[in-house]
Amino acid sequence: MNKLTLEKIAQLAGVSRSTVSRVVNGHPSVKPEVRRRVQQVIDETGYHPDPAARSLAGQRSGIIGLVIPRAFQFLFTDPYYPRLMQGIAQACNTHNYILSLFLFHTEEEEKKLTPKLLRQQFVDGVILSALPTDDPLIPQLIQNEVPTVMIGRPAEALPVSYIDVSNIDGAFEAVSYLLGLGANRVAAVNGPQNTMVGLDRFQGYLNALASRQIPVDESLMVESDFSEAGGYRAMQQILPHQPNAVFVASDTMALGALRALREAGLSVPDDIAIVGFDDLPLAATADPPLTTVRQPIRRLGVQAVEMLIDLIQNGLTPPRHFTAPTELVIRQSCGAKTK
Amino acid sequence: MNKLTLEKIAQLAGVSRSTVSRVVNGHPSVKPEVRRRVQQVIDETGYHPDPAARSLAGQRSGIIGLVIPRAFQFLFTDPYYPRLMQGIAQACNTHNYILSLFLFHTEEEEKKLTPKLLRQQFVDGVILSALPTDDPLIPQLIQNEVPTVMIGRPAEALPVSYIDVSNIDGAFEAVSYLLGLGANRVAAVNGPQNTMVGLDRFQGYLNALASRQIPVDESLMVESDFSEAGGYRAMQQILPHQPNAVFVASDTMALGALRALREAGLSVPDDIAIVGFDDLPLAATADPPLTTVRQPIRRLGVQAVEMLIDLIQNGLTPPRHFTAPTELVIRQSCGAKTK
DNA sequence: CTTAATTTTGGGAGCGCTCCCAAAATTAAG
DNA sequence: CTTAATTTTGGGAGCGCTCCCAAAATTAAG
Repeated sequence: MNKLTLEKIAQLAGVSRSTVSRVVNGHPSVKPEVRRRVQQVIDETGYHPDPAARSLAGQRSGIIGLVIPRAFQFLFTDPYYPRLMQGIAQACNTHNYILSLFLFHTEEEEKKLTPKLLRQQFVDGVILSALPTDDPLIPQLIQNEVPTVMIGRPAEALPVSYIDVSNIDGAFEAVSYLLGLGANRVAAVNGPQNTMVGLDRFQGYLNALASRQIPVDESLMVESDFSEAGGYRAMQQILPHQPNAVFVASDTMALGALRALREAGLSVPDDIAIVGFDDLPLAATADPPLTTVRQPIRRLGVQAVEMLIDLIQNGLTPPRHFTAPTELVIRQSCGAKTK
Repeated sequence: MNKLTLEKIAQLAGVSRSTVSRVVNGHPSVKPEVRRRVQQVIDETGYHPDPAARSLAGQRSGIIGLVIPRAFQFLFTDPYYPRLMQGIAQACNTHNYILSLFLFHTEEEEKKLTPKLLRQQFVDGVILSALPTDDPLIPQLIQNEVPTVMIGRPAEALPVSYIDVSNIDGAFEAVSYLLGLGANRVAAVNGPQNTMVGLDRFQGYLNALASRQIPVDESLMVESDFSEAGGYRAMQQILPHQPNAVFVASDTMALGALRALREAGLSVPDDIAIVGFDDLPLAATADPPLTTVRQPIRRLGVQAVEMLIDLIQNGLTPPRHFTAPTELVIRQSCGAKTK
């Protein structure tokens, strides 16, 4: 089986290279009858254009890069990421892009691979998963005019596109729910305060307290790192200050918090109510099933890709923004199922 | 900033295109002094060769494809995959390959993307994560002579390279441990029996029973699907038949089994002992901490990549095989910590 | 039927590399 | 110092496409 090229297909169909190219790329100006004939030859031979040649000649690679920063590498095993990737991969498939994964573990790796991202030689666009607010990659991408979509809004008002979820509102709703249930000492296990997700969910917590004129108690707030172990430690730290409810900024941390409570011999929800954030599958199977704030993770992945393609095709300005709503999912970790 | 090319670097360094190419590719026959001069220009300008041009001229893409089959898409959120990907990504980074993810959700997607995998146009090689034993992709890859490494050995003795873990021995050790603890009714929650992992771990279970002349009780064996919900259902199904220990073929399923036991009001390990398989992080934080069979998932990812690169560089024959050992990690789900 | 406008087609140039071979430079041998 | 062997260098050809423009074919207008 010798390699098929445009030229060969052209010969077989009795047309020129250019015409075959037009058919392959769905260019309009081809006589319908010719298009049919060419398409038939393509189907029969199973021809597929060489992506490398395409990239070189067309100055586009057809590849989207998903970047997971070094800082949160340890979180990559959180089920959040696979879910996000499923959405991203699915959208890539339907829009004929290839998904490429950039997982940085060390600073050298980051140094080595960053240039591949910055020159559009390799990827047509980049999706950045939640970064520390001061990550240097963002300004670099902006400066090099690489089409970029951030997952989670940036700290400052940078000219960059992003998708996000309404973290502040979601946290507000969750904490308000706890307060409405009668809890008067609601603790917070927060995400890293150098990320917008962490900051925003904390802000929602504060807003909820403020809206009911409840004074802030510093001893009930602990910054953690979105990991199970982090949630566990944070909960242990809070426990002596006698909370009767706790808002945990991620389901995975909530699992850790539940473990700390179990070890302390406390019963959920009788002794203490708990709300998570994310609604990962593990929330539903936790003991007790976790009341949590749902964010449409997979959907977010799909929309990130679609936004990115929009940027690639129609230019970077103005930056696009999209914020998905969250939804409080009530299970059994706060008491009676009915509100 | 106009684009840098080999030619431009050559001009700046006062040498020819070819010489720069040799320096970039580490080709030996360059005078040391010239090499130094050229390297300096490259460093100063920040030149990086265009990957598309390289692919086209060199007939290699520098991309490794990781394929997750449609059949197990629902398992992709299992922490096993991120861990595996971390290993794969890390090895790709150190060996200067780019990792590309192929996640198929529907049959059409599979149809559409398979050709990209089969012609070496797009990827230099493919890593296949655990497939159903009858997946048609394997023979196709073999026939097209695409460098391929399977994660998990194939069903028949196909001429294909793979890495695996000693599933049979690992399961044997786990079940023997349960038997040694005095359990006389050891149940098995198995993985899908159309996968080698599922079959092998079950085989290890059977071997352990056989080695102690314990009769096989069909009512104590249930085939499941490696999911939490699957483990839960399987455990419920087994419970009426009064097992006093259970070997569960994955940690995630073990979590489901624990949930079923908790709901049934049974205490672990007092009423029933349980062993998992994988040693995911969640095993250590389960309630009670799960005794399980450790497989070095991340390491496996690294080795898959290195094996694949070996195939790419040195040819497909003979197929390479590697089987990593497993290790029983004793925690508290089977009773006293000491064996 | 002729000419102009429009649609469709073909082929040259070029994308930025690698590969290969011949030429030039250098080193070793006599 | 001359010639042969070896190392190093340069440039042509080609990888398989896209892009663009000019030419050919077709259709519309008068």
